[in-house]
Amino acid sequence: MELDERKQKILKAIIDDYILTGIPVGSRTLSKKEGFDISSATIRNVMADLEEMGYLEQPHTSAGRIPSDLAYRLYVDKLMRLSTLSPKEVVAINDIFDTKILEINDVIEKTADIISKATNHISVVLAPQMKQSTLKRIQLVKLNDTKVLVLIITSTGLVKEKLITVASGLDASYLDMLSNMLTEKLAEKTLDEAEQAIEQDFKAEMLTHERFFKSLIYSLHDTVEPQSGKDIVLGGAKNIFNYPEYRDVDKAKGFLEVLETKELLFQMLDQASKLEFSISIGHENPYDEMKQCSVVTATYSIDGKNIGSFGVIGPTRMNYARVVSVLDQVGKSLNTILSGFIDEKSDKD
Amino acid sequence: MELDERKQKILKAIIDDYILTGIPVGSRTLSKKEGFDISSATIRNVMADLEEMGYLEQPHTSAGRIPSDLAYRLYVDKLMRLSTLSPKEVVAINDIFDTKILEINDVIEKTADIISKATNHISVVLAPQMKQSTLKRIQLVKLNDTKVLVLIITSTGLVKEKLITVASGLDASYLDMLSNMLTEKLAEKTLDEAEQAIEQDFKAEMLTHERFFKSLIYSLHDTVEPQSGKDIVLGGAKNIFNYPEYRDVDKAKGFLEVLETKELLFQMLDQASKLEFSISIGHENPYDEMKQCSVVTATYSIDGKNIGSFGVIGPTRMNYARVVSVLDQVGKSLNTILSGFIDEKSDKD
DNA sequence: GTTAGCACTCTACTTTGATGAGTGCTAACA
DNA sequence: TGTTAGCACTCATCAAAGTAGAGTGCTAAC
Repeated sequence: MELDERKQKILKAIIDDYILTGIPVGSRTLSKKEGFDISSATIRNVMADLEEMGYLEQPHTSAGRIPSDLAYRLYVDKLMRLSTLSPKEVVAINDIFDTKILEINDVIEKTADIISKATNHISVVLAPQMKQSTLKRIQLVKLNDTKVLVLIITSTGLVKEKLITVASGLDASYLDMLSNMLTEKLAEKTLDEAEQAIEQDFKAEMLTHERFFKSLIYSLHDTVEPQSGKDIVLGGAKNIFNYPEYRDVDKAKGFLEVLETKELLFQMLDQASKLEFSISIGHENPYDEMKQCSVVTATYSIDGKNIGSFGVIGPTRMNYARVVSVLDQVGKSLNTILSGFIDEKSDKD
Repeated sequence: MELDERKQKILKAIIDDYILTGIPVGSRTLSKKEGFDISSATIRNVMADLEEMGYLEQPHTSAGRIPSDLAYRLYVDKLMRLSTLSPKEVVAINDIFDTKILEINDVIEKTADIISKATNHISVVLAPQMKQSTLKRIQLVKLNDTKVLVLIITSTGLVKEKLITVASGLDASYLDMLSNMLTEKLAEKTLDEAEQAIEQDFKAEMLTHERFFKSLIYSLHDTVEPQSGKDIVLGGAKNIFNYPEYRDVDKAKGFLEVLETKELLFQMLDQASKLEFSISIGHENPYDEMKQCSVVTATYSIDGKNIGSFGVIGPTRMNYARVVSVLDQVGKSLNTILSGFIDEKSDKD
C-alpha cells in the first residue's frame, strides 16, 4: 500500500492533534477541522489503511486512533515543520544565561533549568567531558602527612580534584616544585598524552616515589573516565507528573528510580555526544526503561569540539518541533557563552 | 485533665500502630492487642479524653484516631524507645562508605544515598561549609587574555573555583608569583580574615591592579556566602511516592518543586547545622511548604567543628526512632571518614 | 471506673444503567 | 472507483444506588 499525499496529510493532522490534546483522535473530530473537505467516513477508511500500515494504533475498539512510534519517526523525519522561537523567548533564554557566571557548573545547572522550563519536560545535561581537553596546570596540595590533593586544570577551564594517599616523606616544597615541573612538561597535552609523558619524563622521580606517581597517573586516568553519575545534571523532574503515562504511581516511581541512578542517562548522553542532534522515539531507545519515552539530544562544543551534550526526556507524545527548536537555541547560546569565557583566545596561540 | 500513665500507654500504642500501618487506629484494634486487658469501650473513653487534650484527631466521625503533631512531639520527647541498628546494618553503612574515595563530593553523595535507602525517606545533605575553614592555598590560573581562574583550597580539603574577568596585562608568571605570595600570607587564616589581610598586605599591588584585586576579594566573599542551591544534595526523591499524603498528584508536584528549588532546604539545613540534632514536626516547621512534613537533622564535623548537616524529610507519620538511629550511625561513620582523610594530623600542628 | 449493647455515621466498594464518542460494514451515489 | 450516508455495535466514563464494615457516642448495668 502506498503512503500517498492525502494519507500523509491526515496522518500529520492526527499527530498534531494528539500531541496537542493527548486524547485519541476520532474520524469526526478530524473531518470537522479547517481544511478538511472529506467526510468522517472517508477518513475512517484512510485511518484503517494507516493502521494496517503500522502508523496508527487503537487503544480499544471504540476509541480514536493514536500515532505509533513509526508514525512519530515519519513525522520527525518528513512531516513536521520546525517552528522558530519567538524573539521574546530567545531573549528570555539568553537573559537567564546572562547573569554573573563564576563557575562552569553554574552554566550546566542553568542549562538544565532553562530547558526544562521552556519545554515542560525533564531535561538532562552532560557536563563537559575531559577526554579531548588539554592540560593547563597540575597543582599538588599537601593536606596532611599522607594525603595529597591533586588539582587538574584544563585549558577549557575545567577543574577536577582527586585525593591521593601517599607514603609520608613528601614535603610541601617538593610538591610545589613537582607541580611546576608537571605543569611545564604537561601543558598543552591531552590527559592521555600526559599519562605517557609522565612515564617518560619523570623516570628519575618515579624511582624514588613510585607509589606516589602510580596514584598520580591513576588520578589522571580516573579523570578521563568519568564516574558516570557525577557529570549528569537533571532538571524539572517534577514534570514527570505532566505525563498521563505516569499517572500510575508505581510506573512513575520506577522511572524516577532510573533517572536517579543516572547510569543510563550518562550512557545515553555520552553516546549522543557523538552526534550533532539525535531523536530516539519509544522502542528505538536501546534501554528497556526508556522504551515508553522519547529522548531528544543535542551537543555543545568549544573550539568546534563536542565536549558535552544535553537533551530532553519525555513521553513519545511530545512536541518534537518545539523541543528541537528550544534545544537548538539553547545550544547556540551555550556555545557562545562557553567560547566567550574560555580558551577561545587562549595565550597558547 | 491529667495525662496519666494509662493514657500515655494507650497514646504510645496508637502512635506505634499508626506509624506502622498508616491507617487510623480504632478502639477495637487496640483492645485486641497483646498486653491490653481493657475493653474497646474503655479505650474509646480514653481516646475521647486524648482528643480533647489535643493529642488525637479524627479524619471523620466513623474513622479511628490519628496522632496530632502534639502527640508526635510527646512521642519523640518522652515515649519512643530508640532502637539500635543491628550490627549487620552498621556494617552495611560502613561498607558503602568504605569504597575508594577520590573526592569529598563523593562522600556527600554517598551519604545522601545511604540515608535514603536506610530510611525509605527523602534525604538531604548540606555539603561542608567554608565559613569556619582556614585557607591552605590560593592558586590563580590564567585561562585566556581576560579570564583568570581562582582556586581556593582550604585546610579541610575543600576546593572552590571562581572565574574572574580581568583587564589584560596580567601575565602568567606574575599570577604564579602572586599565587605563592597569597598562599604564604593567607595560609591558616579564615576566609573572612583573608579578605582583610589582602587589603592590608597587598596595598602596593592593589594600586596597580585594582580591578583584579576587587574581583579576587569578591570571589573570596562569594565563597563564604554559598549559593544556596549548589551545596545541597538530595537523595531518594522517588520515595515521595511512598507517602499516601502525596498520592494527590498536584500536591506531590508542588512538593517536588520545593525540593528542586533547594532554597528552603538550604535555609533549613543551615539553621540545623547549629544544633547537634533536631526534629521538627509538621506545623513546627518554619516554612509553609513543610508543614505537612517532619524534618530530622543531624550534623557532622571535622576537628569538633560542625561543618555541615544532613537529614531526612518525610511525612509526620515517620518512624522517628529508626530515623534517629540511622542518622546517628551515619553521623558517626561520616565523622570518622572525614577526620581520617583531612587535616586531622595536618602539618600545621 | 469498667463494660456490654445498640443506634448511628461515614467511607469504600460494587452494581447498574445511561450516555456518547467512535468504529466497521453495507449500500447507494457521482 | 472513490466517496458518502446510515446503522448496528462496542466500549469507556460517569453518576446513582445499594451494601458491607469499621468505628463512634451514649446509656444503662455491673
